[in-house]
Amino acid sequence: MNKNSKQRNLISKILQDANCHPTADWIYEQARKEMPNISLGTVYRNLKLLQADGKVRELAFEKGMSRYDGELGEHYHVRCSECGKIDDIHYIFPQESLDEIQQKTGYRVYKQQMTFIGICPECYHKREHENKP
Amino acid sequence: MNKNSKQRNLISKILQDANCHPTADWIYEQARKEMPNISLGTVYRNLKLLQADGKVRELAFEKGMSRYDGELGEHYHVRCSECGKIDDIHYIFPQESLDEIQQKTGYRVYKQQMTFIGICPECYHKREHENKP
DNA sequence: GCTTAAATTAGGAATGGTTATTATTATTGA
DNA sequence: TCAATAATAATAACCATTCCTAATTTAAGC
Repeated sequence: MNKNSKQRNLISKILQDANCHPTADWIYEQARKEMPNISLGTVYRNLKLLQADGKVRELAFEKGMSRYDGELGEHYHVRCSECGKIDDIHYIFPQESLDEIQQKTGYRVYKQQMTFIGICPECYHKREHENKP
Repeated sequence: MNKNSKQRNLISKILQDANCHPTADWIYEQARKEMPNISLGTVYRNLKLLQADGKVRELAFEKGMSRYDGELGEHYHVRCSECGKIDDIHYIFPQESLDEIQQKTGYRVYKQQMTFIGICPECYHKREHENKP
């Protein structure tokens, strides 16, 4: 049912190559370098399609713009509250804890979203420098 | 610096009494029952102020509308993917795991956001009924 | 390789949650 | 009581995202 399109392939490639967790706008800017006429609506529509196909995950843990993640394996995120950078964490939540939560709440849990907020090493060092007189 | 206001007190009270995790719009509707002339902008502004004072927490784990939480103690959330209901989890993330994450990533983590997505008991039972012929 | 139906696109208008603006009203300290 | 300052209602503006439409691409059947 889905037909091929240069635009979608480009967007997909940009996401795979990005080692950040970009916003739709960032993807749009990158795409324009190769296809100056691509429209922002096309970026959004294709991100939706890729999501439906399970090729992209949308991260909505911030206010404002959504971020998109091309890495599909189960993983969590750390976000720096100073610079906004987002890194991956390949930590696995213990099954016993999940069982405990299911028992306590009665919910059938099938997905977890975990975000840790902190200060990344770069910002931490920058901060230390600034504090010195 | 902050002056008292009937509107802010009302909004604060509504949040304390709510056992859900309401949207700004829901709070606005409740407030209008007592103050028909209150404006939505006032609700948003006061939610911001209460947040700045640490009396309210904003939950942004969904697309669309933000939700607000008057419960300040450290806790996490389960969300039902069928009906959208949000419940609290009073689970404490193990310190060892946090240490591990700090070591792996280099971040100084000071906050965690955890959301579990699943099916609540009510929706689960409803579903079972529907599947029966 | 054509033809044609269906999907996709660019561009722009519309949507919806949130924030900003402004003239007016409420609060509080002197 | 009287200013100084903060808060308000109403409404306009904002901005990320979605929707709409006519034109273009894609791909399947011939």
